[in-house]
Amino acid sequence: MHLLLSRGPAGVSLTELDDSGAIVRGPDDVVDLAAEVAIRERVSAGARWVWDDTSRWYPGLLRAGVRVGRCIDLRLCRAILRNSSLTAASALARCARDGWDEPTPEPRRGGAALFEVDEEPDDGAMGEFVRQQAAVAATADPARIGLLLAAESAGALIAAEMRFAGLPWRTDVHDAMLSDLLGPRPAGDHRPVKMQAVLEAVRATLDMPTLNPDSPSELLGALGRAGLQVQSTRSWELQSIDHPAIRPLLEYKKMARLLSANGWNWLDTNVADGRFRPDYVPGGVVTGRWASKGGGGALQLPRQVRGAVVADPGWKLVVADAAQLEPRILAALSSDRGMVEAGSAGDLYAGIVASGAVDTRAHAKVAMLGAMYGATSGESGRLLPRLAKAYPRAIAFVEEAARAGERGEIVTTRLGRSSPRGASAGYDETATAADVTRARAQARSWGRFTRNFVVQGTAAEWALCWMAGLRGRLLGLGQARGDFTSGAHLVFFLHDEVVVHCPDRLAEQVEHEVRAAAADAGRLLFGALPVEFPVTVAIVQDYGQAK
DNA sequence: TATACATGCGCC
DNA sequence: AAAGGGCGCATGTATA
Repeated sequence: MHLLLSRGPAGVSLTELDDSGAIVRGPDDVVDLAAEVAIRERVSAGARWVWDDTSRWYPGLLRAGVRVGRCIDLRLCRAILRNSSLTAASALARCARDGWDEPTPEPRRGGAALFEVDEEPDDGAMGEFVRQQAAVAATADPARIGLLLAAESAGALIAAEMRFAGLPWRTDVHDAMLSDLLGPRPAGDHRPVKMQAVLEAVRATLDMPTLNPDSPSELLGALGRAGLQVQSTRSWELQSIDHPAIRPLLEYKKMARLLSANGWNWLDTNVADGRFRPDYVPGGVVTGRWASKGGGGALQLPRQVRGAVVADPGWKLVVADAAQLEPRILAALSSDRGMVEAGSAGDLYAGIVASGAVDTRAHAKVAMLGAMYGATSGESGRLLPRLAKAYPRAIAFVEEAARAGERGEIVTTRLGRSSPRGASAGYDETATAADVTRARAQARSWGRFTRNFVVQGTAAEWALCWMAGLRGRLLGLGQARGDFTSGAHLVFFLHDEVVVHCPDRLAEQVEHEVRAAAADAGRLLFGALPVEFPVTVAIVQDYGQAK
């Protein structure tokens, strides 16, 4: 059953549809949205809400204490169906771009709006839902892209719920870490004392009392005058230099990064009431990964500050990481039995070493990363032929994805998300040698993108299925729906890692559900193929204790 | 003064 | 050791 919510000039209306998409009832005006949704969630078990944009409907429902089980996010689904090779012949994919192709409008600030953004684009949610259902139904295997649409939509629910619940954050712990490393919080925009001391050491060593190390060009000049031949001021390049200024300089850079990215200003801006509430953007990356905006860089949370993520008293954090997700995804995508086998004992990289393909775990790792990213030189590039010999199907799979990109073709993930079409840099008989070189370099660059797209994108699909399944399992652990204060719930997501906040007594159960959901996700994507997705789980008091 | 771009670095 | 995929943000610098 589908329950379609629509917002028009006259207010909110609800239409009930059966599984074929036929209207069973409505549209009916909705007076009290939260109450209506809450009732339907109780009465119509398993119903799927259909709405234009989860980020516009769901936060309000959550604030009213209402959670929903399942939904279809028409805007996110449009983006997938518009581009997918599986639906390329559909009316939806061929229609002119319209409001459904636009990103979520920025929320209106207070006062009169210049234009109305609360209404749905164009011909309404019903029209779009029908178009989407037709596009899915016309594919050879509707369940495949159907799963992707469901998972993407579940992700939107989860993103809203994680923002609502928030990641538990101890401001006092964070402040103590900063004070310890940098010195106490200074007044105004002065540098903290420990940081200032390190800076003075740099200045003294270089004999430049007014050096501003935050200016790359100034720093580059200063290092040059000190006789240091460097192309840039990047830390990794400086590391290899033997000079008394380097150690304090690297130390300063580390401190400056912490201060500017996750210092007191970050705390003031992003943590309130003991919670960090990131602004996730499901589907925000072309590959299907999530992005984040504002909200303090949720997907770049440095390990350095994770100790400030502390479970509430009587609660635990269950931190779960899908081990070597992308290589395992590649093994499954390519049905490379050898690579699947290498991962079956636990550590995929150790398995590769055991097969004799390479001699150390570090080599296995760098070679695999190179294969998935398209490395051509360096250690990674040198090891690639050995990997190709041991795992021909896996390597052929990414090579073919790369060649397709170089030819200007699109590639598609396991469930049906397709890459954008690259800008083809063609050349004709008037092209100079430099033009040809440039065009080929651009083609190879796009090939590296499509090579990685199939792996990263399918890994993102696996992660969505994992998280969606876990969410359902956590909802079944017995807490009252809509209550984030008594039951296990997701609080953080980072591509292949999730954090669940739960009462002490539920932690072991949560660990079990996390692993079970991972196994489910593997079966959903790859069916009977015996590929395993082991999960590393840590039950901890603070996030810093994990890994 | 506002905006756009480059650099550097954090995450996967 | 620093090549190869995807991001976001703070800061400095250049340009309008």
